[in-house]
Amino acid sequence: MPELPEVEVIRRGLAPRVLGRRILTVVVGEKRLRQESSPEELQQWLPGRAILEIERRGKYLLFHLEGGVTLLLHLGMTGRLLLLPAASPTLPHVHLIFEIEGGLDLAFQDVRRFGQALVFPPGVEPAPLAQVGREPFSRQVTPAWLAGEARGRSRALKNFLMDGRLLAGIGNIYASEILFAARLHPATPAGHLSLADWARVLKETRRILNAAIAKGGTTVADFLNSRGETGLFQLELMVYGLGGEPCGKCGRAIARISQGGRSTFFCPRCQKGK
DNA sequence: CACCCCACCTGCGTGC
DNA sequence: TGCACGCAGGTGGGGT
Repeated sequence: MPELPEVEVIRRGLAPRVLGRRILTVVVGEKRLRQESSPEELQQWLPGRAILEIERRGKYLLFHLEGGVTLLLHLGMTGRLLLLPAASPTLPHVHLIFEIEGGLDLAFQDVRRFGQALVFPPGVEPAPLAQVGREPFSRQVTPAWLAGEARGRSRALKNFLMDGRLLAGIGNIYASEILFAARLHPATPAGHLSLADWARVLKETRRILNAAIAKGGTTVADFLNSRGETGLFQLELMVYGLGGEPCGKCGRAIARISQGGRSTFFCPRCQKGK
């Protein structure tokens, strides 16, 4: 499900409704997420602490709690964070419920259980963050930095863009969309791009991520925001999921290939390189 | 290192 | 109707 825009939409939806409120209790479900702190750790560190800040790093959400405790959540492919009235009817595939002061339940629902829910005591840096690269909107990210990271790399541009250890938050949908907008073939070796190419990639990355956030994210199957609403950016997709359809710019059939075990969509006429 | 593939899960659509 | 197969917004471990 969620790439950077979807996670940011969730963060923005959640923050005004939970900041300053305490987590009262944690209800732990039967099945565990792929990475989940033990029930004992969750019970030890969360109840009674107010939520001071919700931060996004790449596709991770960090709940900074009173006393320096951090709750890290990752939604994997199908994760949702739904803010519901307390004691709402039980939904399927809800693996964690954080009861929030003021009559709210924050439910972590995740059909495939690829998500993560980890607590970190005061002073302990959340381990997954060590692998998270730079934020696409950071001033640390420039065309020259991208070109430097790509120098000598043979891997396909699309796989390079999706490497969260370099640039954080770009997943399978937005990688295809960004490369269509930048008019670059997804199979181009990353090291072959010019500085001007990287400038275009960066500009389109920021434009598309911002537009997707403004539209409430992309719902192709599962994504819902914290109020249970779908996004709207799927209406603006130019290539993702549109294999065989005519390109919106030139009319040629959009192609679908497999890269790194994931589907890539692109226009064979509009996107050059390779 | 850089790169590739597969595992981790469940559900849904398609084709026989 | 039933079943087998392929595919799905991500990450990370292991192999080459």
